[in-house]
Amino acid sequence: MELALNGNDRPISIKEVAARQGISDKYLEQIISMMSSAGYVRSIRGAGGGYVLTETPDKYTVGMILRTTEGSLAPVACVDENNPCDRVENCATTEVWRRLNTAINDVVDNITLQDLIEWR
Amino acid sequence: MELALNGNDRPISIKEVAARQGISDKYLEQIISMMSSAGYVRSIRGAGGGYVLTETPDKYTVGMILRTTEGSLAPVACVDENNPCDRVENCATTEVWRRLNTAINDVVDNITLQDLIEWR
DNA sequence: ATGAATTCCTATTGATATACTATGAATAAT
DNA sequence: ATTATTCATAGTATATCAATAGGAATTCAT
Repeated sequence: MELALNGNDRPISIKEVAARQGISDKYLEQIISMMSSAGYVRSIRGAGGGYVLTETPDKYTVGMILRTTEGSLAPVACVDENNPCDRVENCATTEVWRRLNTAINDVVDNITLQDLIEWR
Repeated sequence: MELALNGNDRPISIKEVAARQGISDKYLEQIISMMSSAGYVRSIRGAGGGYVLTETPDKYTVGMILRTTEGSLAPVACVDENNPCDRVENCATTEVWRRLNTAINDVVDNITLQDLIEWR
Protein backbone atom coordinates (compact mmCIF):
# COMPACT_ATOMS: atom_id res chain seq x y z
CA MET A 1 0.00 0.00 0.00
CA GLU A 2 2.84 2.37 0.76
CA LEU A 3 4.32 1.73 -2.67
CA ALA A 4 0.98 1.98 -4.39
CA LEU A 5 0.15 5.26 -2.71
CA ASN A 6 3.58 6.64 -3.44
CA GLY A 7 3.18 6.13 -7.17
CA ASN A 8 5.89 5.21 -9.63
CA ASP A 9 7.43 8.63 -10.18
CA ARG A 10 10.07 8.21 -7.56
CA PRO A 11 11.08 5.14 -5.58
CA ILE A 12 10.25 4.97 -1.91
CA SER A 13 12.91 3.73 0.49
CA ILE A 14 12.63 1.07 3.16
CA LYS A 15 13.61 3.68 5.67
CA GLU A 16 10.64 5.86 4.89
CA VAL A 17 8.12 3.03 4.97
CA ALA A 18 9.57 1.47 8.11
CA ALA A 19 9.42 4.78 9.95
CA ARG A 20 5.83 5.39 8.95
CA GLN A 21 4.74 1.85 9.78
CA GLY A 22 6.63 1.66 13.03
CA ILE A 23 8.71 -1.38 12.19
CA SER A 24 12.46 -1.72 11.91
CA ASP A 25 14.31 -1.12 8.67
CA LYS A 26 15.96 -4.49 8.85
CA TYR A 27 12.77 -6.42 9.30
CA LEU A 28 10.94 -4.61 6.51
CA GLU A 29 13.96 -5.22 4.32
CA GLN A 30 13.43 -8.95 4.56
CA ILE A 31 9.75 -8.69 3.85
CA ILE A 32 10.14 -6.52 0.81
CA SER A 33 12.97 -8.65 -0.49
CA MET A 34 10.45 -11.48 -0.83
CA MET A 35 8.24 -9.21 -2.85
CA SER A 36 11.24 -8.35 -4.97
CA SER A 37 12.16 -11.98 -5.61
CA ALA A 38 8.56 -12.56 -6.65
CA GLY A 39 8.90 -9.75 -9.17
CA TYR A 40 6.16 -7.68 -7.57
CA VAL A 41 8.39 -4.71 -6.91
CA ARG A 42 11.37 -3.22 -8.67
CA SER A 43 14.31 -2.09 -6.63
CA ILE A 44 16.60 0.83 -7.31
CA ARG A 45 19.85 0.64 -5.46
CA GLY A 46 22.10 3.36 -4.19
CA ALA A 47 21.44 6.77 -2.80
CA GLY A 48 17.98 8.05 -3.65
CA GLY A 49 16.97 4.48 -4.38
CA GLY A 50 14.08 2.44 -3.10
CA TYR A 51 11.21 0.47 -4.53
CA VAL A 52 8.33 0.85 -6.94
CA LEU A 53 5.53 -1.53 -7.87
CA THR A 54 5.98 -3.30 -11.19
CA GLU A 55 2.25 -3.33 -11.90
CA THR A 56 -0.78 -1.20 -11.16
CA PRO A 57 -2.40 -1.92 -7.77
CA ASP A 58 -5.39 -3.68 -9.30
CA LYS A 59 -3.03 -6.41 -10.56
CA TYR A 60 -2.06 -7.61 -7.09
CA THR A 61 -4.39 -9.76 -5.07
CA VAL A 62 -4.07 -10.07 -1.33
CA GLY A 63 -3.54 -13.77 -1.94
CA MET A 64 -0.48 -13.13 -4.09
CA ILE A 65 1.02 -10.93 -1.42
CA LEU A 66 0.20 -13.17 1.52
CA ARG A 67 1.49 -16.30 -0.18
CA THR A 68 4.69 -14.51 -1.08
CA THR A 69 5.36 -13.21 2.38
CA GLU A 70 3.73 -15.87 4.56
CA GLY A 71 3.87 -19.03 2.49
CA SER A 72 0.96 -21.37 1.95
CA LEU A 73 -2.38 -20.34 3.39
CA ALA A 74 -3.64 -23.91 3.60
CA PRO A 75 -5.09 -24.86 6.98
CA VAL A 76 -3.20 -28.16 6.86
CA ALA A 77 -0.36 -29.31 4.63
CA CYS A 78 -2.24 -32.21 3.07
CA VAL A 79 -4.74 -30.06 1.15
CA ASP A 80 -2.27 -27.75 -0.44
CA GLU A 81 0.83 -29.30 -1.80
CA ASN A 82 0.84 -32.92 -2.80
CA ASN A 83 1.60 -33.71 0.75
CA PRO A 84 -0.90 -36.35 1.79
CA CYS A 85 -0.52 -37.94 5.18
CA ASP A 86 -0.48 -41.70 5.33
CA ARG A 87 -4.01 -42.01 6.61
CA VAL A 88 -5.65 -39.79 4.02
CA GLU A 89 -7.49 -42.85 2.70
CA ASN A 90 -10.08 -43.02 5.44
CA CYS A 91 -9.95 -39.45 6.66
CA ALA A 92 -13.29 -37.70 6.80
CA THR A 93 -11.77 -34.45 7.96
CA THR A 94 -9.93 -33.91 4.68
CA GLU A 95 -13.16 -32.53 3.29
CA VAL A 96 -13.26 -29.97 6.11
CA TRP A 97 -9.77 -28.80 5.25
CA ARG A 98 -10.57 -28.70 1.56
CA ARG A 99 -13.59 -26.50 2.17
CA LEU A 100 -11.63 -24.24 4.47
CA ASN A 101 -8.89 -23.95 1.91
CA THR A 102 -11.34 -22.99 -0.80
CA ALA A 103 -13.06 -20.46 1.45
CA ILE A 104 -9.77 -18.85 2.40
CA ASN A 105 -8.54 -18.65 -1.17
CA ASP A 106 -11.86 -17.25 -2.34
CA VAL A 107 -11.45 -14.36 0.04
CA VAL A 108 -7.83 -13.46 -0.51
CA ASP A 109 -7.84 -13.97 -4.26
CA ASN A 110 -10.76 -11.61 -4.69
CA ILE A 111 -9.38 -8.60 -2.92
CA THR A 112 -6.82 -6.48 -4.72
CA LEU A 113 -4.36 -3.92 -3.52
CA GLN A 114 -6.54 -1.40 -5.30
CA ASP A 115 -9.48 -2.46 -3.12
CA LEU A 116 -7.41 -1.95 0.00
CA ILE A 117 -6.51 1.53 -1.11
CA GLU A 118 -10.11 2.41 -1.79
CA TRP A 119 -11.22 1.06 1.58
CA ARG A 120 -8.72 3.22 3.37
CA MET B 1 -15.91 -39.55 15.52
CA GLU B 2 -14.66 -42.53 17.50
CA LEU B 3 -17.10 -41.74 20.28
CA ALA B 4 -19.95 -41.12 17.89
CA LEU B 5 -19.37 -44.37 16.06
CA ASN B 6 -19.02 -46.27 19.29
CA GLY B 7 -22.47 -45.22 20.46
CA ASN B 8 -23.52 -44.51 24.02
CA ASP B 9 -24.13 -48.07 25.20
CA ARG B 10 -20.69 -48.50 26.62
CA PRO B 11 -17.92 -45.97 27.15
CA ILE B 12 -14.85 -46.11 24.97
CA SER B 13 -11.45 -45.71 26.58
CA ILE B 14 -8.61 -43.44 25.60
CA LYS B 15 -6.47 -46.49 25.16
CA GLU B 16 -8.71 -47.94 22.48
CA VAL B 17 -8.99 -44.71 20.53
CA ALA B 18 -5.32 -43.90 20.82
CA ALA B 19 -4.34 -47.32 19.53
CA ARG B 20 -6.70 -47.08 16.55
CA GLN B 21 -5.65 -43.54 15.69
CA GLY B 22 -1.95 -44.16 16.14
CA ILE B 23 -1.33 -41.49 18.76
CA SER B 24 -0.15 -41.84 22.34
CA ASP B 25 -2.56 -42.37 25.20
CA LYS B 26 -1.15 -39.46 27.07
CA TYR B 27 -1.50 -37.00 24.26
CA LEU B 28 -5.06 -38.05 23.48
CA GLU B 29 -5.84 -37.79 27.16
CA GLN B 30 -5.08 -34.09 27.08
CA ILE B 31 -7.12 -33.52 23.98
CA ILE B 32 -10.19 -35.30 25.25
CA SER B 33 -9.93 -33.62 28.62
CA MET B 34 -10.59 -30.33 26.82
CA MET B 35 -13.70 -31.86 25.33
CA SER B 36 -14.69 -32.99 28.77
CA SER B 37 -14.23 -29.54 30.33
CA ALA B 38 -16.38 -28.16 27.55
CA GLY B 39 -19.10 -30.61 28.48
CA TYR B 40 -19.04 -32.31 25.10
CA VAL B 41 -18.21 -35.72 26.49
CA ARG B 42 -19.00 -37.49 29.72
CA SER B 43 -16.24 -39.41 31.45
CA ILE B 44 -16.58 -42.60 33.44
CA ARG B 45 -13.64 -43.27 35.70
CA GLY B 46 -12.20 -46.52 36.89
CA ALA B 47 -11.88 -49.90 35.30
CA GLY B 48 -14.17 -50.36 32.34
CA GLY B 49 -14.51 -46.60 32.15
CA GLY B 50 -14.01 -44.26 29.26
CA TYR B 51 -15.99 -41.59 27.44
CA VAL B 52 -19.33 -41.10 25.74
CA LEU B 53 -20.75 -38.14 23.87
CA THR B 54 -23.25 -36.08 25.80
CA GLU B 55 -25.27 -35.24 22.70
CA THR B 56 -26.12 -36.83 19.37
CA PRO B 57 -23.51 -36.25 16.65
CA ASP B 58 -25.67 -33.76 14.78
CA LYS B 59 -25.40 -31.40 17.75
CA TYR B 60 -21.65 -30.89 17.41
CA THR B 61 -20.25 -28.60 14.77
CA VAL B 62 -16.67 -28.85 13.62
CA GLY B 63 -16.34 -25.27 14.81
CA MET B 64 -17.26 -26.21 18.37
CA ILE B 65 -14.73 -28.99 18.39
CA LEU B 66 -11.91 -27.02 16.77
CA ARG B 67 -12.38 -24.01 19.01
CA THR B 68 -12.35 -26.24 22.06
CA THR B 69 -9.20 -28.08 21.13
CA GLU B 70 -7.32 -25.48 19.10
CA GLY B 71 -8.54 -22.17 20.47
CA SER B 72 -9.64 -19.26 18.35
CA LEU B 73 -9.76 -19.79 14.60
CA ALA B 74 -9.35 -16.11 13.84
CA PRO B 75 -6.62 -15.33 11.29
CA VAL B 76 -5.40 -12.49 13.50
CA ALA B 77 -6.15 -11.61 17.10
CA CYS B 78 -7.70 -8.22 16.38
CA VAL B 79 -10.78 -9.57 14.60
CA ASP B 80 -11.77 -12.12 17.18
CA GLU B 81 -11.58 -10.98 20.75
CA ASN B 82 -11.79 -7.36 21.58
CA ASN B 83 -8.12 -7.21 20.98
CA PRO B 84 -7.60 -4.29 18.64
CA CYS B 85 -4.05 -3.27 17.86
CA ASP B 86 -3.17 0.36 18.34
CA ARG B 87 -3.24 1.18 14.66
CA VAL B 88 -6.63 -0.31 13.89
CA GLU B 89 -7.90 3.19 13.11
CA ASN B 90 -6.31 3.50 9.72
CA CYS B 91 -5.87 -0.17 8.90
CA ALA B 92 -7.32 -1.23 5.59
CA THR B 93 -6.35 -4.84 6.07
CA THR B 94 -8.75 -5.30 8.98
CA GLU B 95 -11.47 -5.84 6.41
CA VAL B 96 -9.44 -8.66 4.88
CA TRP B 97 -9.15 -10.39 8.24
CA ARG B 98 -12.83 -9.84 8.96
CA ARG B 99 -13.80 -11.47 5.69
CA LEU B 100 -11.43 -14.35 6.27
CA ASN B 101 -12.81 -14.84 9.74
CA THR B 102 -16.36 -14.94 8.45
CA ALA B 103 -15.45 -17.36 5.69
CA ILE B 104 -13.68 -19.70 8.08
CA ASN B 105 -16.50 -19.65 10.60
CA ASP B 106 -19.05 -20.22 7.86
CA VAL B 107 -17.31 -23.42 6.92
CA VAL B 108 -16.65 -24.94 10.31
CA ASP B 109 -19.97 -23.94 11.85
CA ASN B 110 -21.91 -25.61 9.07
CA ILE B 111 -20.37 -29.04 9.24
CA THR B 112 -21.49 -31.35 12.01
CA LEU B 113 -19.98 -34.47 13.44
CA GLN B 114 -22.90 -36.29 11.84
CA ASP B 115 -21.77 -34.95 8.45
CA LEU B 116 -18.27 -36.26 9.02
CA ILE B 117 -19.63 -39.68 9.83
CA GLU B 118 -21.74 -39.74 6.71
CA TRP B 119 -18.83 -38.64 4.55
CA ARG B 120 -16.70 -41.44 5.81
C1' DA C 1 37.57 10.29 -6.20
C1' DT C 2 35.06 10.35 -2.01
C1' DG C 3 31.32 9.94 1.09
C1' DA C 4 26.64 9.08 1.98
C1' DA C 5 22.53 6.59 1.14
C1' DT C 6 20.64 2.93 -0.14
C1' DT C 7 19.63 -2.26 -1.45
C1' DC C 8 21.29 -7.00 -0.85
C1' DC C 9 22.76 -11.15 1.63
C1' DT C 10 23.07 -14.10 5.41
C1' DA C 11 23.61 -15.32 10.23
C1' DT C 12 21.86 -15.10 14.80
C1' DT C 13 18.81 -14.37 18.70
C1' DG C 14 14.83 -14.68 21.67
C1' DA C 15 10.23 -15.66 22.48
C1' DT C 16 6.44 -18.52 21.91
C1' DA C 17 3.67 -22.32 20.46
C1' DT C 18 3.08 -27.02 19.55
C1' DA C 19 3.26 -31.80 19.90
C1' DC C 20 4.47 -34.98 22.81
C1' DT C 21 6.38 -37.50 27.02
C1' DA C 22 6.31 -38.43 32.01
C1' DT C 23 4.80 -39.11 36.76
C1' DG C 24 1.64 -40.07 39.84
C1' DA C 25 -2.92 -39.31 42.31
C1' DA C 26 -7.92 -40.37 42.36
C1' DT C 27 -11.58 -43.43 41.28
C1' DA C 28 -14.18 -47.52 40.30
C1' DA C 29 -14.91 -52.46 38.81
C1' DT C 30 -13.82 -57.18 39.66
C1' DA D 1 -6.51 -56.06 46.90
C1' DT D 2 -5.63 -55.59 42.29
C1' DT D 3 -6.28 -53.73 38.04
C1' DA D 4 -7.93 -50.44 34.73
C1' DT D 5 -9.09 -46.36 33.99
C1' DT D 6 -9.58 -40.92 34.24
C1' DC D 7 -7.54 -36.65 36.13
C1' DA D 8 -4.00 -33.15 36.94
C1' DT D 9 0.16 -31.15 36.16
C1' DA D 10 4.99 -30.74 34.93
C1' DG D 11 8.50 -31.20 31.70
C1' DT D 12 10.93 -31.64 26.98
C1' DA D 13 12.16 -31.11 22.21
C1' DT D 14 11.47 -28.88 18.10
C1' DA D 15 9.95 -25.55 14.96
C1' DT D 16 8.40 -21.15 13.75
C1' DC D 17 8.28 -16.33 13.81
C1' DA D 18 9.59 -11.73 14.60
C1' DA D 19 13.23 -9.19 15.07
C1' DT D 20 18.18 -7.83 15.38
C1' DA D 21 22.84 -7.57 13.46
C1' DG D 22 26.89 -6.93 10.46
C1' DG D 23 28.64 -5.95 6.52
C1' DA D 24 29.11 -6.20 1.21
C1' DA D 25 27.57 -4.13 -3.21
C1' DT D 26 25.73 -0.34 -5.71
C1' DT D 27 24.60 4.29 -6.98
C1' DC D 28 24.06 9.28 -6.43
C1' DA D 29 25.85 13.80 -5.37
C1' DT D 30 29.49 16.71 -4.69
